[in-house]
Amino acid sequence: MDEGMSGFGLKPSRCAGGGAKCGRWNPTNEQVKVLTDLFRSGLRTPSTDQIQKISSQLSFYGKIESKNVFYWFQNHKARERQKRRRVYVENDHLNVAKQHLVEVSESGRVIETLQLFPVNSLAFSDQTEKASGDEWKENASPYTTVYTCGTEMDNHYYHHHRLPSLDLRLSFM
Amino acid sequence: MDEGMSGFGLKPSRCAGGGAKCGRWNPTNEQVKVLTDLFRSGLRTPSTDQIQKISSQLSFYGKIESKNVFYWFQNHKARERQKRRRVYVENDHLNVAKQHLVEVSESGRVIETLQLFPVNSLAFSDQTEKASGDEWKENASPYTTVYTCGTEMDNHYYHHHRLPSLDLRLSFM
DNA sequence: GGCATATGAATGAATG
DNA sequence: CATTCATTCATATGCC
Repeated sequence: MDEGMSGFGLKPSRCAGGGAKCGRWNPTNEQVKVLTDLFRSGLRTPSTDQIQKISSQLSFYGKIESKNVFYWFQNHKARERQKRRRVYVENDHLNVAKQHLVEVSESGRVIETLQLFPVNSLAFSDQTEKASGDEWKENASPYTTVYTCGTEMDNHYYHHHRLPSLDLRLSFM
Repeated sequence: MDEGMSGFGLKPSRCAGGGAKCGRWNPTNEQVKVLTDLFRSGLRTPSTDQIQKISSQLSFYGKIESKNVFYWFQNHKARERQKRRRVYVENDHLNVAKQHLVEVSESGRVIETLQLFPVNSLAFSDQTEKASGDEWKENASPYTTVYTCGTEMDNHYYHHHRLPSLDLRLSFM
């Protein structure tokens, strides 16, 4: 779910690979993949230098600018953190449902007197990870990929591009 | 028609109350009611804490996650705004009376009796955004106007960036 | 059974 | 780094 609709290989992408006019960057699957892998490898806040390089590399797969890379990392990091922050409270309904004797009288206007905020600190362990069908947590499936030129691209379309080695890891060291 | 919906009453919601399996959250009527009331009472963008609490409370009525609450407010606000904007554009200045009707909600803000934030909450009152649509953020950003599809406008994001410290030992690898 | 609408979910792009 | 806005994708549901 994280990678868009990974269920099917293609996202609608009105202008990802096709290169139509669009106001905002629409990353290619390959681009997303590389970025994700970089992120998973531990890269969180790339320097300007790194951003440039990554951007250059990714331009092989489609139109991209440095700022896109920049924003991507910003967003990804922020959202991962945000998720983490929200997920762990999820299974806390234990202590909450307890004091919930608020009746729901469906008589129109009603009783919002229900105390929405129980006051107490919701104690929890941040270990609630693999709860029931929860899904707002991504990650998992750690694997390391070494990028080799055009894994699943039709290189001949871009043969004029002469992309250097795609092993980004080496480039950054 | 907005909040009310055409065929209101009870929504079939095959997995809200019934509790079937579904990929995406389907709010219970009670959940929607509470959320809507919160919204109507002026809450537009709840903080993370508030989101968690609301979510916890709402979990009483059925399965729910924090992100659902988060998205709900995001969407609700966005769509309210979108709708209003649409109205404005639709009839430039023809049916002025009509758009006033639509617009009541914000400044009206009915602080009913509902006492939603007893003690725990920290300053939510300023969350209400600006009441009347005064100035729309037309710009306020020097770069935005200069875009011109240039590939080199990346300046704007590293003004707070320190120089690549030459020794960025990335944690990965 | 498609089409329309409503709405949950996601994410790019900013801004503070 | 967090928070927010805008736009879009995806799907549920209702109507014809």
